Amino acid sequence: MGNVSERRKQPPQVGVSVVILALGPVPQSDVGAGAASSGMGSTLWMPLVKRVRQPFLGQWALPGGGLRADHSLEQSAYAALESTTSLHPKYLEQLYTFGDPARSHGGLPMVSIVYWALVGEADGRIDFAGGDNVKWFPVNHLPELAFDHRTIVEYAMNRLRGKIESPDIATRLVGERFTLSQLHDVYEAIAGQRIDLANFRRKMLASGLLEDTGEKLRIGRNRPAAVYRYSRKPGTDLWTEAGTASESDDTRIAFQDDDALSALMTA
Amino acid sequence: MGNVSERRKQPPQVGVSVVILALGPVPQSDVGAGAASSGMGSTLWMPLVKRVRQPFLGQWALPGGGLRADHSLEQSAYAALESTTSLHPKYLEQLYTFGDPARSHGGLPMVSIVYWALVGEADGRIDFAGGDNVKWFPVNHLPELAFDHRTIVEYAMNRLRGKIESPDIATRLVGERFTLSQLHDVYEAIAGQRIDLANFRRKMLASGLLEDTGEKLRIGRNRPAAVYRYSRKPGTDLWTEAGTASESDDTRIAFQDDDALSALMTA
DNA sequence: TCAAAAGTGTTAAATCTACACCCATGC
DNA sequence: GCATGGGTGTAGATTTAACACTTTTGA
Repeated sequence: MGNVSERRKQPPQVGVSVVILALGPVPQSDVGAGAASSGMGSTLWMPLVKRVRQPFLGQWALPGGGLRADHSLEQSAYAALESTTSLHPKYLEQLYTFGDPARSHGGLPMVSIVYWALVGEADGRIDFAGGDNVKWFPVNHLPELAFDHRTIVEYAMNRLRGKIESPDIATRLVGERFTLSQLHDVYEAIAGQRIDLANFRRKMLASGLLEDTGEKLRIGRNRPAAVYRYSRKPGTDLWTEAGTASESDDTRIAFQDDDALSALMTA
Repeated sequence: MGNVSERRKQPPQVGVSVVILALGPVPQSDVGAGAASSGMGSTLWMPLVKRVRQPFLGQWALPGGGLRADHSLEQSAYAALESTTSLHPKYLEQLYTFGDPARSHGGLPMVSIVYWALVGEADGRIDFAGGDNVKWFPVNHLPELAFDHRTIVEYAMNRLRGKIESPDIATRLVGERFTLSQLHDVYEAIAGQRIDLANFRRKMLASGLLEDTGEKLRIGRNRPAAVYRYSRKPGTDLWTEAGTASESDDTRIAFQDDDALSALMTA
């Protein structure tokens, strides 16, 4: 295996990891009260896997795996995703690549290309209890993580908060049909701040991205709320469905930061 | 070297490339008219290197190199930068990681971690003519590029356009001292649109990020303009100087997308 | 005095924000 | 009726966009 000074000039290992986020109930509290299944006071959850080898044996880590030369990055991310949940991601995007030699902490030098994924709430189909080696945690009650995965998660959360202004990102989390209050809950959950409901509602509706399905949904015993759907304008649709990870992941990069400078523009 | 099916399971090669951008004069035209050196109608330029081996021998490509296990990503990016220009970058940030097996086009499978860098105009110290193996090109007149580097450059430009709303990014391009018109030029150059000067001026000043050095600068033979400096508020300074690539590149990631959702917030 | 760029004013429209208010429903 | 969340109205403040205007300079 060569000695140390040889190894230094070698390329490092390459892996792909995924930060997976899903909407779930608030941790240890009011689930009791009658309500059907979804709604009120959501929190973000993410699955972690228990390490089965050194270093950090037994600790929790992000799902991931080595990169094979004949797989695209996105394919690898997708594979990692499937190792923890059978749900199809509503969103999958490259987050950042971490490659500092120091981060391996006793393991081999490793470059990790990290993706983040959103999977919808999917009507409680997520098993938040989880098995032995995979377990879901609320993002604000994570256990100690292996390597620098804590940093990575924090980065992902920040990015999520930053991205929320794009209206569809939240709708991907909340599910196919939703009331404005539910959507509002998600926004507050992600932002960690209060958002004026009246203004939120208006802004959302004004964006023209929501479509009123005729339906009504009664959450508790109160007035039924209108149920909306995210109306995917044909063509505006960069992403459609993350599941179809068939095309090259290089050619349809989301130019997410676009039109940010519209602020400075003048006709 | 093993056969093909063995190779597939191997990890791919890992490299780091850099898209380097600098402000320069407009290509082939009105440089003649008297004016001192800088000003009016700038364009973005970038250096490319000529490939000295197959595939794509003789074609132009982004500066870059292999990643050594004992180097951080940023160190590698920095090294690539130095191979084409002696200027210190004013900005250096990870752009994206490209890893589709198809992109190698006959070479070995390769994962490229791409950074982008801004180097200031530096008062014409850039040799836009360049040597044999390194040459600067205006971004809108690039030659044919090797691999998928065209895609990468386009991605970088889009990102740049997206980022410009953050006021300091443009000031990094324009140099240490500048007039508002110069800054305005840069914004228009990046945006590719007209921007109302009066409003631009007000918004910039209102941002509180500019500091009036007492100086005046006369560009042509007209009224002298006030010279400003970007006033780096102490602490707000995530970046300070890209040159000091000493710390881990993993710990001080710029959370660039922050406060984007301020739009939805309400106290 | 003229041209050209620097820099200021102004006004109508659009948007935000905060908060008050009405509506529909089951108990 | 009444409590509770759904949903609407609105007045004031703030921000934008457009463009007219004044100032300073060298020629």
